[in-house]
Amino acid sequence: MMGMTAKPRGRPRSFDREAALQRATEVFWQHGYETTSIADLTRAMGIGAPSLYAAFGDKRTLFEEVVASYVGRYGSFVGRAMAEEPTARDAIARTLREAAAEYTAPGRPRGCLVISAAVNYPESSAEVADGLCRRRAANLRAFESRIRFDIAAGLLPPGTDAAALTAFTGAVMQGMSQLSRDGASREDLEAVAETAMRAWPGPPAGHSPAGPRPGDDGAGTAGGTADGRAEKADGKAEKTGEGGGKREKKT
Amino acid sequence: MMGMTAKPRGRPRSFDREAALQRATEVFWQHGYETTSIADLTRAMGIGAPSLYAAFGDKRTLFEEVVASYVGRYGSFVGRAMAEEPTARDAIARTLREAAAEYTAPGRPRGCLVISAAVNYPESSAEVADGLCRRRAANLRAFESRIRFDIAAGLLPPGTDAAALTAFTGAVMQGMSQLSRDGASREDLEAVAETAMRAWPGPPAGHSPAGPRPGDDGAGTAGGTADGRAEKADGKAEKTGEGGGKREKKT
DNA sequence: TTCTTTCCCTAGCGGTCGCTACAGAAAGAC
DNA sequence: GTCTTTCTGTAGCGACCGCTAGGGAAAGAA
Repeated sequence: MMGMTAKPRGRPRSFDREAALQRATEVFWQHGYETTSIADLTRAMGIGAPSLYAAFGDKRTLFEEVVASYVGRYGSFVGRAMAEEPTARDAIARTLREAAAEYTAPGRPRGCLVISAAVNYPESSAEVADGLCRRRAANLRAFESRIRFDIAAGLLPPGTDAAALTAFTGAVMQGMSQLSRDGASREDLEAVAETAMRAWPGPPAGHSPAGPRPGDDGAGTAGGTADGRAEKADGKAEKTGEGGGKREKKT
Repeated sequence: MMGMTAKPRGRPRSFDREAALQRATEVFWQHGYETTSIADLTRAMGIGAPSLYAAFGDKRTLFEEVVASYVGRYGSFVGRAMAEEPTARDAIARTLREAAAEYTAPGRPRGCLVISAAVNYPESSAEVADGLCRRRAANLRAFESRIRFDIAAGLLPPGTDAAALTAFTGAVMQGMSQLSRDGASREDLEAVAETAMRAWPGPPAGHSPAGPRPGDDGAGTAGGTADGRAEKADGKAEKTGEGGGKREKKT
């Protein structure tokens, strides 16, 4: 990769492209793709519309860059849990536990952008919604292959229904994202995660605790972070005025 | 005023108001509130915009009537399960099992309108989203009071965390709705429901199976001897072989 | 300086949004 | 028939949508 940044010739950009992308991420995260207007974006990013189009292309291209940035910055915890934990059970337990914190982190919109940014959309935005749907499906595939690996390795009972466990995990994660948007607290979501793990099958009788770990079979990488950026946004995203939308919990 | 419909004076309406409301329900169900336009509605309802405004008021009023109609028509299974099942566990197991069928019923939009119709919205539609959020919260409150009743009645262990079980149930239901929108089949969702019930606590040791039921003041609903206990969620649900209506699953 | 390149801002394009004024059409009441 | 009432279709309101032309401003290169 010889992509050294050549010295720009003309007038340099007068705003921080990365910061503007971060602001755009928050707006899309909060309101979704279709229900965010260019005016909303330019207001949040502090730039004019022509600057936005020159720097990021059209609305859809900007959204795709936002999603890629989001996945690397806020979604990497899933891939890390999958890579670092010794068993599928440990990996998913940690994923759910950390999701409880991520989905309710103060100073950011609630929930998961990949889950919630295109639930409602007109026909004209079907392709955008489809892209997010594929990312969710890739996550589920990563879960499932991890579970199947543990079944084959004897870490889970042979009769374990990998597809059912995968769908269940996906439902719990998406449900946690939605609950957080409705105002559920971090403790609420941690209770959901803990309760969900009670549905997990125990290890088969007479298992040997040390087993091989699933490495890289080229299958879908969890969390979409193919590049494996280890940066994690821990809870202090510098106070962007509002943060999440609803924060009071409906009684 | 004994509710006799007074004979209308002028020119009668030339379309079926109930059928038009049903069409509007499907459009809002599919695309959500903000991302459905008046033109989408008039096209689906087969009427002109002035007829729509004369019969239903503005867009928001129409949506509220749509939600009320939807809840009565498609959301009643939750209340029925809560009222007819002898225990909270049975009620929620049945709710989840029936949700698997409702959320994937052929010929209708997937998932639940109350859950998904206002996930994405601009500030201007915050009140509409808030209304749906309150309905979801009311559902959770009904779940929780039902669970607390069973704890008090000795049908659940005294240490049962009612709030955790409620949040977990809500997360699973919302997650099932989302998964169905992503193309999950009825069987997928039934597996989710069955797996979720494995997280449910068993009855306390040495319980007495006969107990009063909540919301059952004198009006004995059918056959309520508390014989059905813990095996509701174990048996495979009946495979109603609905053949068609296949929706392609994103891969 | 002068030229070239690139950025930023003003203004506005065509299109769609939710919504409605207006006039004709269709019914009951007389 | 004529009058009154109400519905229906056309046509269009002001506002906003995503997006962009065009001119001046600000940088490096000559």
